[in-house]
Amino acid sequence: MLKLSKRVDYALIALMHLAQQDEGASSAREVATIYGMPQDLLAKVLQKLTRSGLVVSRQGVKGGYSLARPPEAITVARVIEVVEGQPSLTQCLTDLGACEQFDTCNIKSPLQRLNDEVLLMLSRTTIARMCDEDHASFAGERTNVAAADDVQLPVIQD
Amino acid sequence: MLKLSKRVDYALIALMHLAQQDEGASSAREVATIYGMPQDLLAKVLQKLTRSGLVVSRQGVKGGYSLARPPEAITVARVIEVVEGQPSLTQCLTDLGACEQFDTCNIKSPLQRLNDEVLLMLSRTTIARMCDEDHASFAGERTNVAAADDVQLPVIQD
DNA sequence: TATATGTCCGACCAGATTAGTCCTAATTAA
DNA sequence: TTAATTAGGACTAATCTGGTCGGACATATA
Repeated sequence: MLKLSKRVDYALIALMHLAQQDEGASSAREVATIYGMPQDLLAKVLQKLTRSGLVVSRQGVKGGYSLARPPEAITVARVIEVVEGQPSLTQCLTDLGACEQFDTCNIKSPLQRLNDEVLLMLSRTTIARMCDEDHASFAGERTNVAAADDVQLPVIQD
Repeated sequence: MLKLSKRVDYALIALMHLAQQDEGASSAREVATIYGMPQDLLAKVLQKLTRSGLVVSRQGVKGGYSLARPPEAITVARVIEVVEGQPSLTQCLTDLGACEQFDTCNIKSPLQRLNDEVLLMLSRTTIARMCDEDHASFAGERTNVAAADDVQLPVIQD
C-alpha cells in the first residue's frame, strides 16, 4: 500500500534525532530506548547509513553515530534509497528486463511520470525540513495526528 | 520500496484497456492474454473493482467487464484503495493505536504532509489522463522509461 | 593492560504479505 | 443443453519484513 518499511521509519527518526544533537555522538542503544525501537534493528539501519556516508560512526566506549553532513543535505529520497533500495512505484521501472511480456504495456509512461513526481517530492524533503515541521506541530494547536490528548510533549534536551 | 503491488498494476492496465474499448465488454481472459498476465489473478482484481463500483460485469457467454463510469472519474488513488487498501506512507497514519511506543515520535507530522502530497498527486491522475500520456509517449521520441538519468523535473500543472 | 562499552556484520528465524493456482457454483447466450 | 463467463473460497509457494543471536573488532578509561 505504498508503505515505507519500518527500517525507513527508524532511519528517519534516528536521523532527526542526530540532527538535533548539538555535539557528540549518540549510540544506537540510546536512540533505540528513547523511541522504543528494537536496538539491533536500528543498529543495522545505522550501519547502512554509515556505509553510504550519511552518518559517521565512532567505535569504542564513547562511540556512537553522528551526521556526516548538514541535515539540509540529507533527503528522504536518499534515505529510502540507502535503506531499502531505489524507490519506484512499479517493478518494471527498475528491472527493465522483466517486462518482456508487456510489449503491449500501457502503463509504463504514466507510471513513470507519477514515479518522477513522487521522487521529486521525496528529494525536496530534507531532514532539516522535517525537523522544522516537527517543531511547528508543537507551536500550533495540538490537533494533528491521533488522539494526542495529553501526550507528554518531550522537548528534546541538549 | 514504495512499490505498488502487481494487483494494482493489473488493475490499471485493465482499466486503461476498458477505457479504450468503445463498446461491448472485455472478458478477463481476453485482457489477461493480451497483456500476458495470470488470468485468475486478474479476474480477482476485476471482481474487486466490480464490487466497489468502478466497473460493471456481465456474466454468461458474451459477458465481461466494462467501465461503470467515464475514465475521467476513476483516479489512481481510488484504484489503489480498492485493490490494496487505503494507501499511506507509514503504518501509524492508519492504525493510530499501534503507536503507543512513540510518544516521542518525531516523524509523524512531516510524514503526514508527505503522505497528503502523494495522495493528492494520485487522486489527480485519472485513467483518462493515463490514456493520454500513454498515447503521447508514442508521438514523442521513444526515449522515456529506462535511461532517464537526469529526471526531467515535471512541473505540476493543473 | 584489562575491562566495559560500543560498533560491525553475517546468519538465522518467524510471521506477514503477495503472487499465483485450483476447484466449484452460478449465470447466460446460442 | 453446452460452452463461456463471472464469483468466490481454499490453498500453496515464494518473497519480504521485522526481529534476534552470536561473535569479531575498536577504544576510552581505570
